[in-house]
Amino acid sequence: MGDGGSRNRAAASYKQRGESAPERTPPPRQPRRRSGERPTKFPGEPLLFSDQVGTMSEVRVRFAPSPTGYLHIGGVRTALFNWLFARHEHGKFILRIEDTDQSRSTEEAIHAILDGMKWVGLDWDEGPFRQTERMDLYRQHAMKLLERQQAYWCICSAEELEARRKDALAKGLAPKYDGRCRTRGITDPTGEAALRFMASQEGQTVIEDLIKGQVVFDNSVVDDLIILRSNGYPTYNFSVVVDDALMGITHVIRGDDHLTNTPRQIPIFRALGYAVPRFGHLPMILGSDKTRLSKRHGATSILVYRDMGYLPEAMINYLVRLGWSYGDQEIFSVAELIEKFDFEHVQKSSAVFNPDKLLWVNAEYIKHSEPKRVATLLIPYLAKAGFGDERKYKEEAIEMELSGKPGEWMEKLVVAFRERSKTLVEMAAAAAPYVQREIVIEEEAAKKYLTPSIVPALTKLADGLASLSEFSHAAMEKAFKHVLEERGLKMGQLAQPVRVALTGRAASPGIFEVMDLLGRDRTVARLRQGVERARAGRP
RNA sequence: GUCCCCAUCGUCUAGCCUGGCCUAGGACGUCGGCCUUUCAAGCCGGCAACACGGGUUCAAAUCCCGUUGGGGACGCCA
Repeated sequence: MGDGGSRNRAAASYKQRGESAPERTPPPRQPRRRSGERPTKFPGEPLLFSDQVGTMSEVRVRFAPSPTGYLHIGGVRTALFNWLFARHEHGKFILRIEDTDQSRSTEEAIHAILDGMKWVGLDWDEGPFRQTERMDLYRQHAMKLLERQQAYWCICSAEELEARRKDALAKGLAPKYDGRCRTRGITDPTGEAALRFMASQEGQTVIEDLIKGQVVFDNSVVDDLIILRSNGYPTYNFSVVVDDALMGITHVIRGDDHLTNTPRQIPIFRALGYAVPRFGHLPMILGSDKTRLSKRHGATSILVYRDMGYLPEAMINYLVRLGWSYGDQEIFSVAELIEKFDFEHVQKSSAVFNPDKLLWVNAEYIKHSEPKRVATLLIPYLAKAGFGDERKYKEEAIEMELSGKPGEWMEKLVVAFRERSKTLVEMAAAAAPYVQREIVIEEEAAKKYLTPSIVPALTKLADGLASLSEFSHAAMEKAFKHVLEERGLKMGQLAQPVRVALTGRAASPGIFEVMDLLGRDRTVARLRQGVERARAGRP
């Protein structure tokens, strides 16, 4: 395992921080800032240490997606761990959109990110900030470095650079910038020029990572990276540092694909005179073939999971267990997660995304959540399945339930199906015979169960149910038993034909539950229709 | 190629720091059974892992070294 000990040292020192005085007397919580509010102003000059921003030792973390695509599983998990940590520490969770890549960022992606975050319930305290609105800040800081001779102009063209890189790679050499503009002393470039950070080649950069433990890099592996493109836009490694510093970020929690960026960023924090935050690098999520998660595994937009009928809380629960654990516990409420989350139990190795387990977690939530909650969530799926707005298919009473707030009937529906639905989409499909006025009887089922021999029993049952003084569970059961005895049938012999007549299907919730959901009128009517069908059927 | 990270059932993981309680625990999936008005759900049980090789030690999944394997980074992407 190589470095287990040092990881634990890091964890231990983190723990001490966590248990220090401010933890016991958390600063009063500021009212949550809603998205869309004006960004908080951060001092640009003079340069301050990040500890001076906000309450001393308040935890400040951020999620910083780039709007070049949708928000996927991996992004949500990174956001989640940041959010959980912030909430656990009574700190702040900041949302920042890293849109400095003009050519690839889209408005649409920003909206998708925001919608995704809202759907899973990860609310942010500050932001969303957009880096393109903070250009002056990056340029000011870049110029500061230029003045201090910690940055220099580079006139190598992108094409030249690319060619040299390929060449080096082909020769088996490290493809790093050779620093040829470093000593050119260009003070006032006339043509296209990029600004490079002058990175020391001496010594080492040591990271005490919250998750990985101590990681050491020789500074000689880091080259002079470009901080300002020739178009004047900052590059990622520069804008993150400026923003993390100005926003007072205390803990940078991100995917471990950023681990090797850390030794590039730390010297920039130092050159700028800012405190270096703590880092925590989360293991990646892989697809079933153990390669990086991509479209074919599940790196589709998180909102696709909503459309597939997953509950946001199930999503959160599944994702948090991908890399974090609390003994043998599998199911956690969000409140519990906030209470229990820590970095000591975050796995160091990558995890494979397992759709089967996600489905199981979702089923658990469907089974154990308040029926009212599930019913509320279910309504849009019923609507999407076509039961929401086609008046002719619905009974009046049910229409009320479907139109807005779910009532008793919807809750009963949920209770009837929560143990047989793994997603809300499944539940909506299963609910069809109960919300429709007319049902379609499956051919197979009719052939097997609606035969002439069952006609007398079915007729008797319909009559019996029709004459009941009250349509209670006990009463209908009594009527049912009566027919059973009279006709000398076993439960299954009558229940199946009844089930098919009532729902059109050979599988359903308990037969009395079905009758209860349908109500007396529809139950009797469908039984009579079933009788007709059975009469015409083959023995 | 160079640098960095990682390594317990098919998958997610507990255990590792503080070696013995591990004949390695739980969960998903899978297989078998029970229950049963169908379908589910539930319950019971089975299969299934410490990557390999060296050390250290009375004792190693746990500590050390190496090997192998996997992943990541090396952009005027983020």
